[in-house]
Amino acid sequence: MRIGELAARAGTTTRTLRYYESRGLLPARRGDNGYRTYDEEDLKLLRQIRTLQDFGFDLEETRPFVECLRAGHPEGDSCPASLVVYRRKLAELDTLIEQLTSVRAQVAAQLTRAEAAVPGGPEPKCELGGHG
Amino acid sequence: MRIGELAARAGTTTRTLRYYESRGLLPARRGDNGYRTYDEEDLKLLRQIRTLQDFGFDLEETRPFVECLRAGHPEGDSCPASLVVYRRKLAELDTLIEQLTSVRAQVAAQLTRAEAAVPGGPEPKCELGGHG
DNA sequence: GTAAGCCTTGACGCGGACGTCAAGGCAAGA
DNA sequence: TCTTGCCTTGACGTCCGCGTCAAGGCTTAC
Repeated sequence: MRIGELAARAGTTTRTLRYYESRGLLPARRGDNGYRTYDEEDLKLLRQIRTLQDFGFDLEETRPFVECLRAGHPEGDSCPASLVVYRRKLAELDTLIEQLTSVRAQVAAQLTRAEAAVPGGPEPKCELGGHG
Repeated sequence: MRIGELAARAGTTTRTLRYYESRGLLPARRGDNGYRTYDEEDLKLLRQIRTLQDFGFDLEETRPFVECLRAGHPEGDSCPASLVVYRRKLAELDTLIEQLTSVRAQVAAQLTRAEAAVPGGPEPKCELGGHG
């Protein structure tokens, strides 16, 4: 399998694959013509990376998962190092969600306060017969 | 008041103030020597910007608030345009918090699943006598 | 042979809010 | 006068995950 096919099968681009290779995350063998060559195993690694990226993991944070798979384990998170990343990410998410929730509350309070003072601002939101 | 003093009083840097000016957000008068000159009103504008920035507002999103103050209103959110930004930001925050919460749940599920399979992974979290 | 469609490397662009020099002007105290 | 410390503009660097050319080589079909 060449780079274009792998990219298509993983729903990404060739540019992305070359970038991963430049980071040492997904190295490729080369054919006689210099073309990159991949196999089904690489597709599995790539899908692991993409899944974590979609979760908002930094590229570096996916490395333990990739190495875990490459070491022969059935899943990318079958290794302690991957679990460490999971736990750290959970903590980060908790902190972030907490902060955002706090900000949301403050902004909501400001909006409520300001709406009461601006003419035409407070859009009438009836408590009766509403759909929200 | 010159740029250094204003920056210090607002807890920011001169670089930041020059950046705001380059964006047309906080223009400055100039003295005979070419130095930027600010007054108490500018400090108020700057504090409004900083507060919103701390909330995660983009710089452009602070513009209506600044213009509102500059128009003579008592608060930056005393104008309809500011309220529009508030509401949009609230919607963004809700979406973001929702997404992050979803991701958090998925990561937590993965962690739980993986911990059950990795030797040394599942740190014993007793249900009895805990403090969590 | 030639056009199309893959592939290669190299390198600059992007977005956002600044940080960090660099080279020089101005002001005030000793 | 000299030093110190403020100020000026200009311009490149940072972070991250790529996007987007550019210039050229390989392969395949016709």
